[in-house]
Amino acid sequence: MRWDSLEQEQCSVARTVAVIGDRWSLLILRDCFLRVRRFEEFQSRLGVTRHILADRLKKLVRFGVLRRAPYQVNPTRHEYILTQKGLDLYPVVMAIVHWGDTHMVDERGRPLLHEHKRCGKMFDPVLVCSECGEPIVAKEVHVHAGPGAAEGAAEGLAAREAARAK
Amino acid sequence: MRWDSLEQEQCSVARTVAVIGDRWSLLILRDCFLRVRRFEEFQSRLGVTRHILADRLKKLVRFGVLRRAPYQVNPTRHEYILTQKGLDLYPVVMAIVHWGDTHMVDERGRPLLHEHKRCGKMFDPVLVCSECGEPIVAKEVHVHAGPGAAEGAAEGLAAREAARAK
DNA sequence: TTCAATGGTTCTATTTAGGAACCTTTTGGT
DNA sequence: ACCAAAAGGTTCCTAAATAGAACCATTGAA
Repeated sequence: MRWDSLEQEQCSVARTVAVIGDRWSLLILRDCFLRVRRFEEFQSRLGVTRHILADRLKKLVRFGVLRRAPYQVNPTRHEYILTQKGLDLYPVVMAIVHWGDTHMVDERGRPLLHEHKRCGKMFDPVLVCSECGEPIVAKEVHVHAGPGAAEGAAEGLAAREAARAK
Repeated sequence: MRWDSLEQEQCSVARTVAVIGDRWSLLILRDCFLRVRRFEEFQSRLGVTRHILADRLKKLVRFGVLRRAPYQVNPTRHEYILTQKGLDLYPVVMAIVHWGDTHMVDERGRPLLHEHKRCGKMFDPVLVCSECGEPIVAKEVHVHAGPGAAEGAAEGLAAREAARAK
């Protein structure tokens, strides 16, 4: 499967993976949320080759996750800044951080702590239901075909649910 | 950077990316949460080559995200089932789905809807603070070095914060 | 005049992925 | 007894992506 066919899939995961589903894009985004903005700083922090960094930054700009803004002229220099679409990836990044903190840390413990300025406390991110506010676990979620579902998708889901139930 | 050096980084994002940071692993996980369990079914749904699928399933088992359980003998056949560590990736997958639903859908709308069995309503996932329960946005979070921080990491953060403030 | 800083691009060698064929075990049909 | 099919891979060869290093352009400072 080509990368460019990924973004044409009907699945929201596949389309998001087309944007952030490679090794470097997610690490670049992590750094963006840590206020990194310039080519050289990404490059030295990440250890990625300049070639690939240039390519990924272009891709993130093309998808509207970052915008390239000049911060000086003579010579013109740009920095890469999160758009609102990019800022909206924060839950994804935080969910990844939290899973890593929970399941992948070594004996020294987590590398970063997060303070919620609003309440002043160190926190963990929790995913809750927009309707009832309770934390969401996989087993309490039921999937339905939506308006953009592919033909046959609903049937496939139903068949698998039935098979599992019997 | 090799994949195997990624999982040795001190950053939780980098370590998580070592597990799920490629095109296929995330799509395999999506299917796991849709109750897909068998090699052939992953293969036909994803369109991934059998070679790569075998490799990714092995990797996910090695990291403890999936376990390989026999479901018949003569001949022995296995299926791949999410462990608790794997189930804990649900917030990551849901955050990705939600971002895709918000920013990457075409005119037909989102492909799947999610019902929270507990409250019976269709919902969106929301990331909230574990301490005060308010939704988390990037600008209201302040980062501190944790016990597992690399030498110099705190200084780097402080320098960037200072540069941004002036 | 030459150097350094920033932000890239270009080159080749390696690694990874894609595509197709093949293998193994066992059941089921003829 | 023989052949095909199903499930779950493995092996092979080719194509694409990545790493690593060198190079280029613009400008200001020494």
